[in-house]
Formats: sequence, C-alpha cells, structure tokens
Amino acid sequence: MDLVKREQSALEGLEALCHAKGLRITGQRRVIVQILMDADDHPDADELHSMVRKVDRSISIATVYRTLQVLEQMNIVAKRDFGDGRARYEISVGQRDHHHHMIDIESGEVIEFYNQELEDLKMRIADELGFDLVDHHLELFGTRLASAGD
Amino acid sequence: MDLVKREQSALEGLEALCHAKGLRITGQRRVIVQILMDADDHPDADELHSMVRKVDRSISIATVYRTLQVLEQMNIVAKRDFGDGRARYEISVGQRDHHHHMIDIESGEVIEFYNQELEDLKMRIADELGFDLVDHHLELFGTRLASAGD
DNA sequence: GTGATATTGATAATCATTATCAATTGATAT
DNA sequence: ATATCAATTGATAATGATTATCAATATCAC
Ligand SMILES: [Mn+2]
Ligand SMILES: [Mn+2]
Ligand SMILES: [Zn+2]
Ligand SMILES: [Zn+2]
Repeated sequence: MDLVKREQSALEGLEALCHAKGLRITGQRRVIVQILMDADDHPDADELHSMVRKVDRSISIATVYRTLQVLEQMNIVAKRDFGDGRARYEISVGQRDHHHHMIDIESGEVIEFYNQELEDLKMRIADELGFDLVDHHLELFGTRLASAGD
Repeated sequence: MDLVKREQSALEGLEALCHAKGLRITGQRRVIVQILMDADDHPDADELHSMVRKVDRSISIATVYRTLQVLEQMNIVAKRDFGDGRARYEISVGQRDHHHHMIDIESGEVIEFYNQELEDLKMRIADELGFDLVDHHLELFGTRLASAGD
C-alpha cells in the first residue's frame, strides 16, 4: 500500500534523523508528526495544537512550535506563508513532495501543483544570476475563472 | 532625464490617485514617498522611519505604517517578504517595474530580476488550474557560485 | 475664512512566535 | 534494573512587528 509505505518511511526517517542528530524520540514528537501526516491541509501551529491535544491533553503549544522547528530543519516539515499573519505547516517527505500553491483569494482554498518546467526555469535563472539555488518560495494568488464548468 | 520623469510620474500618480480616492495630500505622505523613491534598496518600516525623521523629526512610526498601507493599496508601493520577520517596501510605479528577488542567504544581498518566460509560465499554470491570476510571490534563495569570476 | 472630516502622534493593545527555567524524561552505560 | 546526565517539556514571561484607539490637528472644498 502506497500510503502505508509513505507513513512508514516518514516515521523511520524521523527516528533515523533524530538519532543522527542526537535528538530524542519523545511521545510528543511522535504524536505531532503523526497528526501532521494524517492532515491533508496546511494547519497553523494553533490548529495543530488543538488536534494534538485530542490525543494528549498535556502537550503544550510551546512544544508544538519547538517540534515544528526541529522537523523543519530536518526537512520533514515545510513551513509555508500564505499571506495571513501565521505560518502554516505540512509534511514534506524527501524531495518527491516538492510543490507549490495556488490560493483562491476569495475562498481561501489552496490548490497544490507541481510544474517541472517551472522548476527548470527557476534553476536556470538562479544559475544565470551566478547563484546556487538553495530554496525558493512561489505562491500564486487568484480567483476562479467563471468558465464553462461553472 | 529618465530619473526625473519617473519621479515626476510617481508624484503625479500619487496626487491623482489620492484625489480620486478622497485621500488628502499631507506633508508626511510627501516625505515618505520621496524617501522611498530615492531609496534603491528594500527598507523595512523602521529603517524608513529613521530616514524620514531626518527630513521631519515629528513624523511617527504609526504614520509610516499607515502611509505604506495606503500606498500599497494604490499599487504605488510593493510590500515584500524576504523571510526575516518584517515586511520590506519599495516603490513600484505602474506595471513596468514588476520584478522578483534572488536573496543571497549568506550575505543578505538582494538581486532583482525579471524574466518574461517565467511570467508567461506562471500565467499559463494559473489558467490551467482554472484561475484568473491576481498576484504572485516568487523569491529565490541561494549562495554565490564559486566560479571563474571569483 | 469656515467647517466637515481625513490624518496625525502618542501610546496601548494584539498576536504570533521565542526565550526562560525548574521539573521531567529518554538514552546510554553500568 | 539503576544511575547518570543531557535533551526535552510545560508553564509562563518576553519579544517584536504591526494595528487600534483617540484626542488634537491639518487639509481642502466651499
Ligand atoms: Mn501543500
Ligand atoms: Mn525590488
Ligand atoms: Zn518549486
Ligand atoms: Zn512575476
């Protein structure tokens, strides 16, 4: 099963990377990663905290923030900025899952997309500017087309 | 002179748009726009406030924030996010000046660029997703290549 | 000039995120 | 299993950028 494989590798990745960096696997971290893996949207720290507390009431918001920070440095979690004031998070296992977001400015809906041409182009641009590309942010904002499908 | 023409059109644009929206032209707004037009970088509100106070000591930080907000809504100013915690601002007269930024994560240096291919592609992507593109954010982060020119 | 109202400066409030710190826990060696 | 010790946690204070409040002031159409 594809889903199971992905979840396993995420948890394995977590434990392996934790050991490699001298970090400890705690119950709190396990819960937070699990909740985030089960989420199919982009929760902020508070939303995540609420979900996490349904599993373990005692986990604090500080631990949620700290864990997200750790997971981000491990490239297990991606931190996103959709323009409202808070950061949003999602699982980002390996390089496979790289994608960007189209945000409907009327409904707030978020559509994910990946475009290889775009990835190539942005790499080429960086190269022409004399840079080694380390990271990039791209978000599109728009409104739904009132087309035939409407 | 090209520079003079741009400055004139920016100030004219300011006054015209202010009148159109029932906004008043104040000394504070004039100073803030002027300082921002003379800047060739991306100051944050505090940096801008410091520069503004050299012309008029009495202008408050609140007015700087408020003015930037007004100017942004008029599309005279673009608000940027380079990943440090504060917003940065720059003059953005008309559509002509649309551009993006390559940020050197080691030095903090910011290089501006424009790429038509990229603009076309991002428009095409939005269209394929069924969206009318209203805005987009794109920033590249990287390190200088250790190439021949070094 | 006068008057309605937009704007301002000073300052308090907000709100997301970080820092602090004593208490607890996980990993490792014995 | 127990001891050890650094990593982690929860509670809470602090931070820092931005926004809201409000009485005083300035702008502009008349
Ligand atoms: Mn996503
Ligand atoms: Mn710029
Ligand atoms: Zn990408
Ligand atoms: Zn663009």
